[in-house]
Amino acid sequence: MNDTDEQWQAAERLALTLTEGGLQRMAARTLAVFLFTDAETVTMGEIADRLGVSAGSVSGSVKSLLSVGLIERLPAPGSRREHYRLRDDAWATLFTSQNTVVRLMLAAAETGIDTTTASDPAHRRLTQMRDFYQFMLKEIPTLLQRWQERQQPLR
Amino acid sequence: MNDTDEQWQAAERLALTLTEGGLQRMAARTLAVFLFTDAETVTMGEIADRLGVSAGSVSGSVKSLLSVGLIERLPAPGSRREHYRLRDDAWATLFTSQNTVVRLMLAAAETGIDTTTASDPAHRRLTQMRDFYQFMLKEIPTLLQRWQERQQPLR
DNA sequence: GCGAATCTTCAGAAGTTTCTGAACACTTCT
DNA sequence: AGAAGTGTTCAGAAACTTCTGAAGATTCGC
Repeated sequence: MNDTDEQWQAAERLALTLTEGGLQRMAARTLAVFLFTDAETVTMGEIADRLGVSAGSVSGSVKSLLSVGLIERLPAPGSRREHYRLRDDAWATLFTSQNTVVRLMLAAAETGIDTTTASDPAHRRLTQMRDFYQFMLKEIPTLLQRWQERQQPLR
Repeated sequence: MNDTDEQWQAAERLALTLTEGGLQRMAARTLAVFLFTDAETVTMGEIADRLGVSAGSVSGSVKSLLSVGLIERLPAPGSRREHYRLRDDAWATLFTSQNTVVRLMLAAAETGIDTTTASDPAHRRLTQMRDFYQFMLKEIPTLLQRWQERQQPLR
């Protein structure tokens, strides 16, 4: 990996930002490697070297990135090492994972509404909350669909 | 505050969900009090009683909720205690705070692009990332605006 | 089937975040 | 101006999260 200092810094800074976005620290650094590598695919060993961390850490973060669908394991080309790469729809996937939170918020609001009577001010507040997240839950898939459509012609 | 066990549980569960969404634990529990209280406004003392935590904790979380615009301090009606309440646009505000992360991601991608040449695979990946977040940054305000418009006639 | 390379798991160390409690500061009332 | 009620700050305690390193499991080539 022939990256410059500048590139390494940019990668680490991007990793910090990803952390803000909800990823764990190690998973974020690993994802940054996937983004910045000049190879098409990466192995766990390369990630560990690049970040200077233990194989155990890499194993854990690769597993979590796989489970949320940000990276994919490639059909092994006869090598002993597994090869991985960033998925094309990684960013949409990352964004969509917030959908889960929206869904939970909606459910929480509905539960709350059930515990209150219509005259309780809490009832009004919770209804407002529910309406908002209901709206979002409906709109976010539409938004992502528009993104996909916009991407299609460019491929 | 005459809430039932059921209500208390719903509030605590909602607080946990808010934590998933990025709020700190104590701030999330405090926000849940604002949602579930049967009063129009709340004081710090009431929050501390309700949650069974120290005044110091409440002071900190109220401060942070104020700073992100989820609650507001009311013009004190001659009382010694300050009164606070949930803002009407709290949910839109909470959602918008993710905008900040989007903006940071966009900036990180752009920095990365600057450190790569067009032939580097990293260049392609970073460009894809940039395009996605650029799209989102443009669309989210539109989305929230549509929400506001939908709310208008209902008031 | 054996040995070497790679990957996984997990207990404990290290680091980080969060909460408390006590001291201090401010406000209001008398 | 003093007293009582509130709010703020901060050092340290407690709780939680994350990383490592070593042992075990798996896979591949011979």
